[in-house]
Amino acid sequence: MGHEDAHSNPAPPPQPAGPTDFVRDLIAADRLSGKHDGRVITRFPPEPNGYLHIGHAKSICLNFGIAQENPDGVCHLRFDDTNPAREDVEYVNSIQEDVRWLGFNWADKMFYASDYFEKLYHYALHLIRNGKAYVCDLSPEEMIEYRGAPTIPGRESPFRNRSVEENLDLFHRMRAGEFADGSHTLRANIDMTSPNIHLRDPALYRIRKVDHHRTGAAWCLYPMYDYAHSVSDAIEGITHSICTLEFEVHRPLYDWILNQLPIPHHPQQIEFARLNLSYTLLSKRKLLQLVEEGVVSGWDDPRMPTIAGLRRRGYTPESIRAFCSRIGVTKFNGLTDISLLEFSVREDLNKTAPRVMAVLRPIRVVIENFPEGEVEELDAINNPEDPAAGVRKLPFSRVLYIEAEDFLENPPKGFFRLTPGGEVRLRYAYIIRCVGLVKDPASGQVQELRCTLDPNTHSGTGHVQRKVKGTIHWVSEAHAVDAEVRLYDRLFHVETPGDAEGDWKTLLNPHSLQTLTGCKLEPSLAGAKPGARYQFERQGYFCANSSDAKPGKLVFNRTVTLRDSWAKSASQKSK
RNA sequence: UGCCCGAUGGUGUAACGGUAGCACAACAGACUCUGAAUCUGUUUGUCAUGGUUCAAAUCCAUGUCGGGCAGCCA
Repeated sequence: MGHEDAHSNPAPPPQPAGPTDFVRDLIAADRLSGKHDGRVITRFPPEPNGYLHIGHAKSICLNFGIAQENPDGVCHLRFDDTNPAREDVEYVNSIQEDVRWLGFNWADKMFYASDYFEKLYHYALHLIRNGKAYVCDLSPEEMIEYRGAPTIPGRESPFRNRSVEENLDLFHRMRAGEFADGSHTLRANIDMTSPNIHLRDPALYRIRKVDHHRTGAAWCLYPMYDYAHSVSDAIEGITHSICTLEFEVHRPLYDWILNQLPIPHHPQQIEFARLNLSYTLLSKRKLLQLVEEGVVSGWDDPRMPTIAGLRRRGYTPESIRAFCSRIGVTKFNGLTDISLLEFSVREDLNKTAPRVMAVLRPIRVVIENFPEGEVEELDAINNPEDPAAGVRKLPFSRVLYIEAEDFLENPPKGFFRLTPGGEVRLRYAYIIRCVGLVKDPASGQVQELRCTLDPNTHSGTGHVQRKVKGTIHWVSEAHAVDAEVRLYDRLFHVETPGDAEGDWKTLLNPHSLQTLTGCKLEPSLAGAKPGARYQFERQGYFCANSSDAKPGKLVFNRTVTLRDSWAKSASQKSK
C-alpha cells in the first residue's frame, strides 16, 4: 500500500498491537530510551506447588504477551523451586502443559531456580565477604521477637557482628549438614530499624534437610524467595520482572540484593494487581485443600478455576486469552465479574462450536399421523455463524423425545412452547400440534404427548403459510444415543469466598454439579471425540468429557449455558 | 494508627492538562425455524475539600476510604 501521496495528512502514529496498559507503556518507554539496550526479556516464575489457575493465566498472558509484541522479545518459563517441602514434579509437568495449552511458547528458555543453587551459594559467599550477610543462630521464635512490628523497630541479632571468617566457616558447615533444621539462617545485614520490615535483616538461606524434586539430597540449604528470585532474574538477563502487588514492599530488598552483587544486570521489578474473580477462589492453598479433601475430583475438576479445570470444562485457550485482554492490567485491586469470563467463552464458542440437538430431560412424543417405521432425513445446519461448517442429516420418525420443560400443561403468559392443543415448530422439521397426553394414573405425571404434524410446514420449503412463536429441539427415539450429562454451576454461592473468615467450605454451592443420565442425543454425537465442543441448541455449550469417558459411554460437560432471557424474566416474575 | 500502594457508571477499564470513551452486566425494542446470535437504543461515573491553570479525572496539598507488609512460604 503506497501512502507516499498522502501528503495532506501527517503520517499516522504507530498503532500498538493490542490494548496497552501501564506495564506495556513503561516497557515501550524503556525500549525508546535504550534502557537494557532496547531488549525485552520477561519471565513467568511459578512455584511448582500447585496447578495454574485463571489468575496465573493473567500473568502468563502479560509476560508471554509482552514478549510476543516486542521484536526479539523473549519470555522465560522459570520454576521458582526453592522450597522442596511443598513442590513436586507433578506440578512442573502440569504447569508446562497448561502454559503450552494456553498458546505460549518458551522455546529453549525453560529454567529452574534450582539450576542456580551453586551460583546462588557463591553469591552468598560474596555477600558474607563484604559484610552484607551473616549467619544467625536465633531460633525462629527469637527471630520473630527481634524483628519488631510495623510500628516497633527491630533489634539487632546478637550474631550480627560475627567476623567474616566465622560466617564463612558457619555457612560452609550449614551446607555440609552439620546443623539441624531451623538452628541457623544466613541473613542479610541491612537495617533492623527500617520502616520496611523486609529490610530488617531478612533471611536469605534456611536449613531444610529435605530432598528436592530435582537436586535430590545434594542440598540441605535452600535460598529464600527474595534472594533466589532477584538473583535468578539477574542471571537470566530479565529486563522487566513483573509480579503482583504484594511484592511491592519487597522491591527495595530486590534492588538491595542486586546492588550488593557483581552481576552487571539489574532487572526492573514492576507490580500489578492479581486477578480476583467473583464466586471463585484463587488461592492455591485453598484449592489444594479442595483437592485433598475430595470436595472436587481433582485439580482438573471442571468446577475448578484451574487452567486444567477450565480445559476440561470446555473453555478454549482463545477465550481465556480474550478474557485476560479484556480485564486489563492495573494496580487497582478489584473484583472481576465472572460473567466476563463466561461471555468470553460464549463469544468464542458461538463462532466455532457445531450445533447439535440434545434432549437432557426427555419426554416422549408420538406423532400420530407419521407412519410407523418410516424415517425421514432432514437437513440441519451445523453452524449458522460459519457457513463452511456445512450441513448434516437428521433422522425424523414417529416417536421422538423433546425437552420435558418445553411442554407445560398450564403455561404462564408468554410461554411459547408446547401446550395442550397448542402448536410449536420442531427445529428443521414440522409444526406439530399437541392433541393429547398420556398420564401415569398413579402419579398424574405426564408420560407421553400425542401430537400431529402439518405436512405443509416441512422446513426449508421456503414459503411458510403459518408461523409459530416457538421452535424446540428434539431427537428421534429410534436413533438417539444415550449419554450422561454433567451440569456445572459455580463452586461457591457467595461473591467473595476468599474473604470469608472461619469455615469457608460452608460457602460451597451444593448444586455445583448435577449429573443427568439417560439424556438423548442426536446420532451424530455417537462418535464425539474427547474434548470436542458443541452447542446443544437452546441449552448451552458442552464438551465431550476427556478424562473418565469409557468406550461406549458418552459423557458431556456443560461449559456454560446459553443466555436465557426467558428463564430470566420467568424467575423475576416468580419472585 | 509505621511504611508502601491504590481510588473513573453495578463490574473491569480508557482518556498521559483541552468533547469522560470502550467492554461486560442491566433494561427496552427490532429480527429470529436456537426465548441463542445479531442489530438499535436507554440508565448509571471522575472519593472529598482546597489550590495551581484560560482549562484538572489528569498537577499539588490535606483528608476519607480500600488493599498490602510483622514465614526460616512464594
